[in-house]
Amino acid sequence: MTDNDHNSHSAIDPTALPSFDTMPNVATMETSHVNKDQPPFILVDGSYYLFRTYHALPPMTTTQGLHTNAVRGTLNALLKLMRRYHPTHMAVAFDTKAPTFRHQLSADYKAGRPPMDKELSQQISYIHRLVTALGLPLLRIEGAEADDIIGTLAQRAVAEGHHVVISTGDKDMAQLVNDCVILEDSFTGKITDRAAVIDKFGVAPEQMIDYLTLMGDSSDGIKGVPGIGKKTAETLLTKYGNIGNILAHVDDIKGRAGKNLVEYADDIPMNAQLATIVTDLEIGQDWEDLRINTDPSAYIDELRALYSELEFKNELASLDHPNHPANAQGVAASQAATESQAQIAKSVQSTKIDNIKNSKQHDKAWHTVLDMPAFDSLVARLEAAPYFVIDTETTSVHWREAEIVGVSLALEAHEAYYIPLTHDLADDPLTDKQLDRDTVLARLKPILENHNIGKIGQHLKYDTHVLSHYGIDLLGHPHAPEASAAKYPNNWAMDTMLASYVINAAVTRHGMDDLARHYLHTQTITYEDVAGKGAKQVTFNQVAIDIASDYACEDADVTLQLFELFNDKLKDDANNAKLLHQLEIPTAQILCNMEADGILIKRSFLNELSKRFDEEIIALEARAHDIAGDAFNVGSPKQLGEVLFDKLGVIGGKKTKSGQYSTSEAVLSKIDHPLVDVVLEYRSLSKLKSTYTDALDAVSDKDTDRVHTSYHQALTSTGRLSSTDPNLQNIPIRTATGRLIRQAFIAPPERVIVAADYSQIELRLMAHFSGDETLTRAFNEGLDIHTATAAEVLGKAVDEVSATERRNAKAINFGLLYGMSAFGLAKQLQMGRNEAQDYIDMYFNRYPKVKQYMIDTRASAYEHGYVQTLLGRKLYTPDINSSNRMVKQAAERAAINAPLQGSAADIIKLAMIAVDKVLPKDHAKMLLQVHDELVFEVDQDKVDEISTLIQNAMQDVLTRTAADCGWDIEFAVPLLVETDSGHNWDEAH
DNA sequence: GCATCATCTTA
DNA sequence: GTAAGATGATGCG
Repeated sequence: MTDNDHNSHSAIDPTALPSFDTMPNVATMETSHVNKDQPPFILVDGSYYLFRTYHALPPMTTTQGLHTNAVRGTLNALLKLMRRYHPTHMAVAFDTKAPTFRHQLSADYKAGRPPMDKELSQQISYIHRLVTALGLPLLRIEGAEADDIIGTLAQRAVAEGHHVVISTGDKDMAQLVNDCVILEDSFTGKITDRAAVIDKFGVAPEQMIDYLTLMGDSSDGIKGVPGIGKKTAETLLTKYGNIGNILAHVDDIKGRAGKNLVEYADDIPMNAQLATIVTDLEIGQDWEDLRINTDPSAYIDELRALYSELEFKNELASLDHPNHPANAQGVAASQAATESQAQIAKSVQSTKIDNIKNSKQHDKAWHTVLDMPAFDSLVARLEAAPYFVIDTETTSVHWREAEIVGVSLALEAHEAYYIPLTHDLADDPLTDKQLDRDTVLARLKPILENHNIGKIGQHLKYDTHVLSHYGIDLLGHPHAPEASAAKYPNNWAMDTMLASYVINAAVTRHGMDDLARHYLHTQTITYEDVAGKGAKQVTFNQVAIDIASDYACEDADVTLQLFELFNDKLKDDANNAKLLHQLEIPTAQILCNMEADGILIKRSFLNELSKRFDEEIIALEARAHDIAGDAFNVGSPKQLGEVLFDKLGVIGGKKTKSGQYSTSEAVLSKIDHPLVDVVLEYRSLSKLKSTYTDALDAVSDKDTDRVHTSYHQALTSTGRLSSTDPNLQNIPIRTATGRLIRQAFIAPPERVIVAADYSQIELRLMAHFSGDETLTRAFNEGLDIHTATAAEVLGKAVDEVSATERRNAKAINFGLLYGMSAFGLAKQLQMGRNEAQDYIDMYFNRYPKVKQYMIDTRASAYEHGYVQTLLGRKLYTPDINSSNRMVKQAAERAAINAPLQGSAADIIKLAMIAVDKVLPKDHAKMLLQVHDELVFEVDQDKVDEISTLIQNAMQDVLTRTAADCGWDIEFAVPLLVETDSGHNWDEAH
C-alpha cells in the first residue's frame, strides 16, 4: 500500500466519476466461472469478533486473572464456521496498530475511538496464537486493515473460481457482496446476501460505497454530506444510481441535501476513498498458503497448552474427541458442500431478478394491454384457463376508499398482463390510449364470477372488496386435484398470503414483498419505488403507465410463482392444505362480508361523551396544576415523573429502561398522594376520549353511521385475528365509564345486538390437552372454575371459598395459560415471590397432569421447533434455542400459551363458518369477532330463535363442523357458549 | 415528517 | 407471565 490510486474514487472532479455499473467493484464482478460445488473460501474478520464478543459477553477470567471472554467468543465463531462449512481454505484477518493510508488521508479517521481496554488488549496475542494453533492461516499486514485484506482476498478468490463467505458483522463489508460472496455474522447468525443488502440498506451492494460516502460513518470518522442521513442517501441513490449522477443532477435536488452536496462536493472523493475497501493489496500469500492445516500433530500440543492456560476445560477434553472440528477436517465434507451450496444458491437466485432501482430492463413477457385486439385475445385466454392470478391496482390501501386504477393478470409464471384503466398522469403519452374502465370490467365480470375458473391472489379479501364496488363478485377456487381429494366447501378464491400463513406463520411476514424475498429470493419493486413515499407519495393513478405496468405485472407474476410453490408444499402436508382450504379461506370470505357490513354506532351519543369527557379533563388538568404548584403537561409521563418525584419529592419513583421515571398505573396506584388520583382520572378520560369517542366518530361512515374495521388474518403468531382502523377488539368493558363506549354500538331499528361468547375456552383447552382428571371433572360438573380451583388447592368445600381466595385462584389460572413464573404471579397478586411459588407448588400438587403438559409442551418446542393447535396448525417457536436466557424463557412461555390461544382461534374460526352456514341472512348479520366472542345484529322478533341457533352452532363446532371440514376430534370437556341480547353491545354482553 | 417510548385498552 | 393496536409525547433530521 504505497499510493492511493487503487480505487475508482480518486481525487478527481466528482461529476466526472464513471457510472457505477462500469466501476471495477467486487459487487459487479463477472462470476459465471465460479464453481459452487466446493466448500466456500472463508474470510474471517478477526477484529470484528474481538470487539464484538468482548463487549457482548460477560467478563470471564482464569484463576490467574487473565480475561478470556473475547478469546472464547472469537474461538466459538471460528469453530461454528468450520462446523458449518468444512472449508479447505480460510484466512483470519486482523487489524494492526500501525496507521493506514486512511489515517494519512484524514486526521479524523477513527480519531474519536477511545483507547483499547487493557482487558481486551491482553487477549489479542492469545487469539492470534489460537488461530494458528487451530491450523488456520492468520493474516496481519502493517498499514492495512482487516477489511482491506478481506476485500483483496475475496476478489482474488472469486477471480480464481471460488465462492466466498466473509465472516463479519461490519456493515461496511456489504460493498463486497455479489452472487458469489455473502456475509455471515457468526455471532448473531445473520446471513447477508445481495437481497439482504437491498432489504437492509435500500441500495444494492455496488451502491454501498456511495451510500457510505454520502451518509458518513461517525464511528469511523467519515463525515459524509451534512443533511444526508440514511433515508436521503437511499432516496438519492435509488433515483440517480450513483454519486456521479447525483452530482450531475444536483440542481434538481432541493433543500439542505442539495445545498450541501454543492458545498461539500470537494470532500466527497476523500470520503469515498475512506469508505472504499481496498481490493488490490500486495499480499504475499498464494492460494496454497491459505489452505487449512489438517495435520493435528503440527499444532495439537500448542492448542493443548493454550486451552489449558486459558482454562477452556471442555475444549481441552474435546481435543481427544473425534468430532472436534480441529480433528475432523474433511469429515462429512459432502454434507458441508450441500449446506454451503444452499446458502450460495440463495444468493445467486436473488441476483437473477433485475432490481428496478438499477435497471428496468427485464427478460419477462410482461405486457401492457392498451388496445381492443390485445384485450380480446387476453379474454379468450382467461376464458379457457383452468386458473389465473388477479390483482387490482387502486388509489388507496384502505379498501373502503379504493378506486380501481388497473388490473393485472397472470396465467403462467414469468408472464403477465396489466390493463391500465384510469391512470391520469397529465404528460404520460399512454394516458389517452387506455381502454374504457366499464367496458373492460363488464367483459371481465362473467369470467371473474365463473366459479369453474380458479382465481388466485395475494390478500384477496382486499381485491374482493374492490371488485365488489364495481358489482363484481369474485369466485373460483382452483383445486390442485392431487393436493387433496377433499371437496372444498366454497367457491372463493385461493390466497397466497393465507397459504404462507398456514405453512409457517413465524418465518416471515406475509406481504407480497416479504414472500418474494423469502420464498423466491427476489427483491420486488415496492410501491414506494413507483409512487414515492411520505408526503410526496402519489396515488397509483398518478404513476406513469409504463412504470405502473412493470410493478403490476411483477405482482401478478410473483403471485403465480408463489402459488405454484405453496401448492407443492401443501401437497406434502395434507393438514396444512386442510387448514388453508377448509378453515382460512372460508373465514376470509366471511370476514370480507363482516367488514363490508360494519356495525352501527350512535354518533350523537359519542359526541356527547366526548364533550363531557373534555369538560372533566380540563377541570382535572387545572386541579393537577394547582396541586403541583405549576403548569405542566399532565399527559406527559416525563413531566409528570419530574413533578411528582423530583419537585414534590414523593417516594417510590422507579425508572423505566430509558432512564425516566415510570408513571404507569401499577406504580401510581401504590402512591398515596392527591396528584395521583387526579392524574389517573385524567389518563382514563383522555384515553377514552382520544382512542374511542373521538376516533370512532371520525372513522364512521357519515352517511350510514356504521364503522368498518379491517381484520388481519395473517399477522399473529398464534392464529388469532387482529383488528385495525379502528381496532374493535379492544373496546372498553372493565370500568363503568369505559362501558359507556360499548353503549354506543347499537343495532338499527327493529333489531338488537346479540353477543355470544365461549366460556373459559382456553382453560377448557388446558383440560383437554393435559388430560388432567380434576380439571376435566370441574368442567364436566359445570362448576365455577376459579372457585373450584381455590377449593381444590386449599382443600376446602366450594362454598367455603372466600372472594380473595377465588381472586388468587383466578390469577393462577390465568398464569397457567401464560406460562406462569413465580415472579409474574407475585407481581400480579402483589405478594412475595416465595409466597407465589408456594401457591404454584400447591396448584401443581393438585393438578399434576397440568404440570406435565407444560413440561411436554416445552419439550415439543425444543424437539420440533414448533408446537401444534387442536387442528394441527404448526406454530413455530424460533427463539426457543436463543443463547439469550431471557429470550429463551420468553419463547418457552409463548410456546406454552401458543397451543391454547391458537386452538381457541381455530375453534372460533370454525364457529364463524358454522354460524355463517345456518344464519338466516335476511334476519341477522354477523358483525364482529373478538377472539372468543361473536357479535351479531338480529331482528328483534327472532332473537330467541336465532340466539339458540348461534349458541348450538358454536357449542357443537368440534363434534359437527370440525368433522364436516375433515378433522376428527374427541374433546374432553363440553364447550359452553353464553349468549345475551340488548339494545347495545354493553347490554348484550 | 417519521420513528420510538410509555401508557392503556381488549381477550 | 400470552396475544394484539392506538395514542400523545418526545427526539431526530
